[in-house]
Amino acid sequence: MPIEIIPLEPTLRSAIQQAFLKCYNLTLSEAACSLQVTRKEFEGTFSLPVFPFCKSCQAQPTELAETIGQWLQTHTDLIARYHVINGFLNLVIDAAIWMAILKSIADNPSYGHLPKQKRRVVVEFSCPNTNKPQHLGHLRNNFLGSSLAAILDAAGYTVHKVNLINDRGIHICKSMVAYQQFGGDATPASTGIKGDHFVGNYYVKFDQVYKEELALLPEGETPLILQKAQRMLVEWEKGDSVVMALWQKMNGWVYDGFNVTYNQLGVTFDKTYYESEAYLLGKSIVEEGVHKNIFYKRTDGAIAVDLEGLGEKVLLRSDGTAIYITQDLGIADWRYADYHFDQMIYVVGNEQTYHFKVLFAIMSQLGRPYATAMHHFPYGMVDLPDGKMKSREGNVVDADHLIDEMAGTVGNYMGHTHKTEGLTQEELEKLHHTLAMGALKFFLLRVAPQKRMLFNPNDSIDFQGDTGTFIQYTYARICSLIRKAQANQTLDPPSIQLSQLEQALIFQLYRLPAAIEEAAVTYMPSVIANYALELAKTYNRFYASAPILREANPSIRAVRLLLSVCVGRVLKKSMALLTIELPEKM
RNA sequence: GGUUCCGUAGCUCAAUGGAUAGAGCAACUGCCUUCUAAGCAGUAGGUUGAAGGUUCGAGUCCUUCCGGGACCA
Repeated sequence: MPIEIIPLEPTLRSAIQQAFLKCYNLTLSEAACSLQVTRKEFEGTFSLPVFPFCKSCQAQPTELAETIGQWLQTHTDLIARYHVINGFLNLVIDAAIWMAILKSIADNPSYGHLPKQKRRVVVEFSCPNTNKPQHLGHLRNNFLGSSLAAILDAAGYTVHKVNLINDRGIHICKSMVAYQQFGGDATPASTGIKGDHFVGNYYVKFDQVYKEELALLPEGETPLILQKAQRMLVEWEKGDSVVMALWQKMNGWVYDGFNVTYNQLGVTFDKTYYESEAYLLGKSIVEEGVHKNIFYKRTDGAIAVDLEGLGEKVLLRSDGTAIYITQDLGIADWRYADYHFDQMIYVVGNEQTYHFKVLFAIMSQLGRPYATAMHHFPYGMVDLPDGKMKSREGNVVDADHLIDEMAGTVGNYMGHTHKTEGLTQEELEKLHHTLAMGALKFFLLRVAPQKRMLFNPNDSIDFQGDTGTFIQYTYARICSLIRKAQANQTLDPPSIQLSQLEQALIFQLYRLPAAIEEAAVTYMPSVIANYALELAKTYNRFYASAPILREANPSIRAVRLLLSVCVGRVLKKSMALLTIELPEKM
């Protein structure tokens, strides 16, 4: 049974409430005594700004802080000292407490996993189209989704990761038409091109031809190649055998390509849905809406819904074919039947905010009980210096290419060091990949999700400074220490006088559950990224300034080693929440 | 036109309404005979887009405007 970790904030808060009651006869709500982390230029761990209480206590800030500080020091054993500066009461936690916290963290193998809650969450992400390979923007989505799922899991929820493949629709028909027209009998195997790239090339080809034809046509006329695609969509929905065969063949190529990429990314799903399997269900929900008089048929034959404030929204084209939202209606019902979720999170770019408002409004009008459980988690685009990435125009940062390029950069760097001697070629390649993915994932995850990101292909992603590599490096150094430590080195050291830096490190270890909690409620993996970065920075400062294995005093040596072990474990845990692997050597 | 997100150092980003707004990159100085220098220590870099307002206290909340993106028309 692991030792209970002392809950510092709640204990302090109730002590402060008591202090105000005893000293000023003032009853404070728990929320009112909000503790903050002391700025690092002052001594202390937690600070209480006393300004808000001055009026009710009829006291000057300094006098008030002094009184409360005095009371806390004499009536609790958490506080060693206190300082009153500029109306802030800075509380210094007793060093013995830190020692106890370190031991309880070391003793708790599942540290960083919050208590299990009865809450079932479905996270939908990735959701690629089967007409093009994935680019940097898709990577942000994949990583945000995977990371969010890991964070919610650590926060105690039951999490299901699902993918939804956009495998049908007019855009898919476009690459099919282009292949029919220009592909001959070329295949990914015959050309040596990865399947998703192979199909993506025909999507680009379609757009070229479309634009050429459009330029030659009078205003308002539809290019022949687009007419073909539109006809093909109708034939597809009828189940035409030639069209279906082509569709299955081309999608198969794309899935082969996707699997390679997902493997590289380390992205997995509990279930994959296909829009082709849901659009009929979607259409039946449209019928249901018409029956209930929530939807109506327009004069042009399209089915639409009038959503107050959101305008009119078409749900089924006049030719009867399904559109994006038709499928989403079906998928929503299907998924609820599968999981009976308490919360459904759609990880989709912020360009679709309106789409999801519409979807949720419709589900609510249809009286679905889970409508209020659905949430859109919008994130910003990854833009290039000259604007948005557009697959059909070919100006994208291709995911596969970027990963290869980064692994190559790592490989070149490695050529100049000798730290990885003894690794086999296979292990070395795995290490290059781990480092490349670490840098890439961290680069995309450390930024607040709602922010749009700019990526300049000319500036490569860094491996130095505030990067995933920095954290991986810190971890590798800790592993090296542990390898070199004497086998008889105890990990149950006696209590010693801890330095400022050691106390600060323990405090940061102690903050892990709070960071997970915050990341989980705000849906922000960046909270974890920044937490891990700060921890690694503090540790590196400690590592540079204090001898660990070289320390002569065995008690101090043991404490420092234990501290290193704990930092390593917490770094590993935090990075796992970002789906980043840490190598033991680099 | 409407809705919405964003605007912080040259660049990329931090900062639960709290103290002198912090990091990294790039630039410049130091530190490898010692636990991994992908590191550490330091110098320099700011009217937080602008103006009002709320507050003991605003980068953060409210209003208006400016700039950028996205979406709906």
